[in-house]
Amino acid sequence: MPELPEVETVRAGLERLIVGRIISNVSVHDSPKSFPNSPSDVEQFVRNNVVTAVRRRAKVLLIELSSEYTLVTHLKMTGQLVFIGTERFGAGHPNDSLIGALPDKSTRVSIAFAEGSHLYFNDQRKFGWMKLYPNLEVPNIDFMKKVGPEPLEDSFTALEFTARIRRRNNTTIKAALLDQTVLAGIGNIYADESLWGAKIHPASRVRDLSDEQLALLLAEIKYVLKLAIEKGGSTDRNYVNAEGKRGSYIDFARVFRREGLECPRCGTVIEKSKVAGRGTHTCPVCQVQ
DNA sequence: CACTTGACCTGTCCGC
DNA sequence: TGCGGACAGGTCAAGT
Repeated sequence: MPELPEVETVRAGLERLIVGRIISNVSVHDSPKSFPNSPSDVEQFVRNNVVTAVRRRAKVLLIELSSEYTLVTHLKMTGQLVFIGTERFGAGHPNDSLIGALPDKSTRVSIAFAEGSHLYFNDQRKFGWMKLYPNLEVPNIDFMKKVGPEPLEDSFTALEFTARIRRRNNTTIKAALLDQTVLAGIGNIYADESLWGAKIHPASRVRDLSDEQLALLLAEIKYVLKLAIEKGGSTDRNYVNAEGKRGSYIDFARVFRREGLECPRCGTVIEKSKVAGRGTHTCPVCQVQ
């Protein structure tokens, strides 16, 4: 569920909330994929270090430390990174928060800061992870080597998009968009939303789409991702930002999770099906295969 | 090699 | 009310 806009929203929040803070302690609870590092590495390269920057690449968050090591985090489906300050009611507003008092039973990693605040990595389904890498090793992580370009970079043009997506000419356009080696950051929500915007059926074969259709699709991808970042991402079930608050893009969604409701463009009832193994939302009139 | 499917997990919802 | 099963969907390994 956290896709590019959600991870970017968390990144921006963490940049504001934790850069400059000193980590005093790290504890890991029932998160087998997190911290395969030796305890002495955590002691030496995390404890008593300052957070120097919070970056994002694709759906991966990079929390950089003064030790020249990075806490690399993937939220996968149900991961959250929530900062709780020292003020008494710092957990979030009751109307827009999904979380209660932290830590709770989904908390996998607790990071304590020197002045008493905390960062909690929560992950109900335990698919996510947080690992420590030397800065120089981060580009060598398998995922980082394979992942495609950032779609919101101005330098990412329709020409490059078309060339990359045609490497998957024999599959469906939805499978191609979800392939992180083609381009970074699209997941199920924004695949459906941008395909609706471009009036392309998700089950269309890439080879059957014209360059013009693909150029329009890239424009819709950029539009949808930017709008979603503005709205603080989509809270479908679990996602919250670094302050424990929901995103509001889902209120602006045109097809995602709107099966049975009317298409905002033509009024036809939106359908739900399965494409590329994922729940897929389409307008049967606007999006002809 | 290109592509698809299943596994990893837990909580929620639906039908009986 | 309880219970089994389907479903949620990011990524990688395994299978076709």
